[in-house]
Amino acid sequence: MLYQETHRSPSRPVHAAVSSSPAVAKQQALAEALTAIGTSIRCARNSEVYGEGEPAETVYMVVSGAVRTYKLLSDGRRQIGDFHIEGEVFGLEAGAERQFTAEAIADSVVLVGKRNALVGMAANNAELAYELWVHTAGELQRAQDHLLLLGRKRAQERVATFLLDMAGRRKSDIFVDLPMSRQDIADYLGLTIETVSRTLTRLEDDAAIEIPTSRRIVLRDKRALGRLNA
Amino acid sequence: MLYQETHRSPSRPVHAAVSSSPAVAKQQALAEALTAIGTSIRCARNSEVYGEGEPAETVYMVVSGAVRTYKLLSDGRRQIGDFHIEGEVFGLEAGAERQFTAEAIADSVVLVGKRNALVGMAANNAELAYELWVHTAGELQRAQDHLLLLGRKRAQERVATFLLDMAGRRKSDIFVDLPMSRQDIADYLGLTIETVSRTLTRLEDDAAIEIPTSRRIVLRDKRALGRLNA
DNA sequence: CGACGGCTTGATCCGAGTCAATCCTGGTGG
DNA sequence: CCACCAGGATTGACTCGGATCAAGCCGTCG
Repeated sequence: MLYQETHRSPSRPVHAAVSSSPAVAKQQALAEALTAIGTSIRCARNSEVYGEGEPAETVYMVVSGAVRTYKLLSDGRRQIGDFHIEGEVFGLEAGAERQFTAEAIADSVVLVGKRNALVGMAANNAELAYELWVHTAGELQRAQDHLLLLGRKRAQERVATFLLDMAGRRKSDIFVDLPMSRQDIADYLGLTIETVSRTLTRLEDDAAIEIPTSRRIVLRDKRALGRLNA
Repeated sequence: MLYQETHRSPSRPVHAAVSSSPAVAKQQALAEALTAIGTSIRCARNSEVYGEGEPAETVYMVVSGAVRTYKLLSDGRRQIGDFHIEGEVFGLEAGAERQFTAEAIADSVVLVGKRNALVGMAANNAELAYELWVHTAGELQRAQDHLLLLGRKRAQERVATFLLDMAGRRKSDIFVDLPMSRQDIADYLGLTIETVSRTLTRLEDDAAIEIPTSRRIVLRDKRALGRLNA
C-alpha cells in the first residue's frame, strides 16, 4: 500500500497540485515526516553512507554538512550524480538496490529513516504521498538537465551552470561556499581538476567571479555567467 | 488524490513489491490502463509530439515506430534524453511543464491519454499507482546511467553501451534494427555524427559487430562489447 | 617551522571535433 | 529497367579543447 487518499481533506487538493506546482517544491511534509521517524547519525568526512548495490531500505536527509552520490567505472573513473546539502532528502529509491554510492563530503549529520515507514505514513497522508512522487520527479529533472550539460556544454559553460546552480540552492545568491573539493566538482562536471581550476581562474580574470578563498566564490556578474548557459 | 489503497486486495502486496522487484519492471497495468483510456494518433516522421515548456497534461505510449526526446541549447546544440520504442510509455511528468521536446523518429502511432485520467485510475488501483512510481524511478535510473556515459566514457565505450542497450530492449538480442539516424545517435551519446560513424567502422574492423546496412547492426561479439563498458 | 594535501599553473599531447570530399542507397521518373 | 538524384553515411586531413604530465604554490595543522 503505497498511497492512500484520506477523507480528512488534505490542506491542498492534490489534483490541483499536480498541474500547478513546480516540479521541485518545498517538500515540507516529506522533511517533517522524515524528522518524525528518523534518527540522526554522524558521518565523518569521506565516510560512506551507503554503497552501490546494497539494499535500498532507508531514506536520508542532510541535517548539516553535505553528501555526494557517485558511480565508478572499473578503472576508477568517477561520475558524481549529485550533491546534497542541508535540508535535502537523498537516497529515496523505488528499486531494490542502490544505484549510487553516497559519501559525506564533510563531517555531517544526517537523518535516517526506513523507507517502508515513510511509505506507510504516505498511505494516509496525501500530501506526503504527493511529495514522495515530486521528489523523485525533481531528481529526474535535475539529472536530465545534467545530461545536457555533460553531453553538450563546454567547460566554461559547465562551470558557470554549476556556480549558478549552487548559488540558487542557498539563501545568499551571490556568495557561494563550496563544501566540496575541486576533484568533486570535476567529477560532477565531467572535467578534470586542472580544467576546473583554470576555468575558475579565467572567470575571475574576466571579472565574472571572485575567489577570495578556494572554497568561497563570489558571483560578481551573474548576467555574464547566465550568458554562458542557454 | 494521487493514490489510494484499496481493500480489495491487490494481486501482489505493494509493500513487498517495493523491496523485491527490479526498478524497471514490466508495467503491465500501466500499459493496459493507457490502452483503456487513450486514443491513438498518427505522427509523421520528424513531427513534434509535444514541445519543451508546454503544459504536461498528457501521457503517451508508443504503439509502433519510435520517439526521441531532447533539449536544445540556444545555438542549436542538441542533447537527446532518450529514445522510446514500441510498447514504451513516455511523457509522464509530475511537474506542470514539459522538460523535453518529443518527436517521432519514424512514422509512428502513439496512444495519448490524459494524465489526470491515469492518476484518477491509480486512486483505486494500487498496482497501477505503484507502476506510475516505478516508471518515473526507471526513467531516473536510465538518466543516471547515462550521466556516467556522458561524463566519463570514451567514444568507443559510449557506442558499445548504446548497442548493448538497444539490443537489450528488443526480443532479438543480436540483431539490432536502429530506427534513428547517425545524427540522433550522436546527439544521444554526446558525440558527432562522424565520430559515431568512425567508431562503428572501427568496431566492425575489430570483428565485434557487422553492419549489413547502416540501420542494422549485428552484434558478433557481445563479450568484447561488454568489456568496453564497466 | 615543516610537511602534507589541495589547488594552481605551465608545457605538451591526444581524442574527438571540424571541415571537406566522396560514397552509398533507396526512391523517382523517363 | 535503368539513369539520376538527394539525403544520409563514410572517410580523410587537419584543428583544437580539454586531458595529461609535471612542477610549484599556498594554507592549515601538528
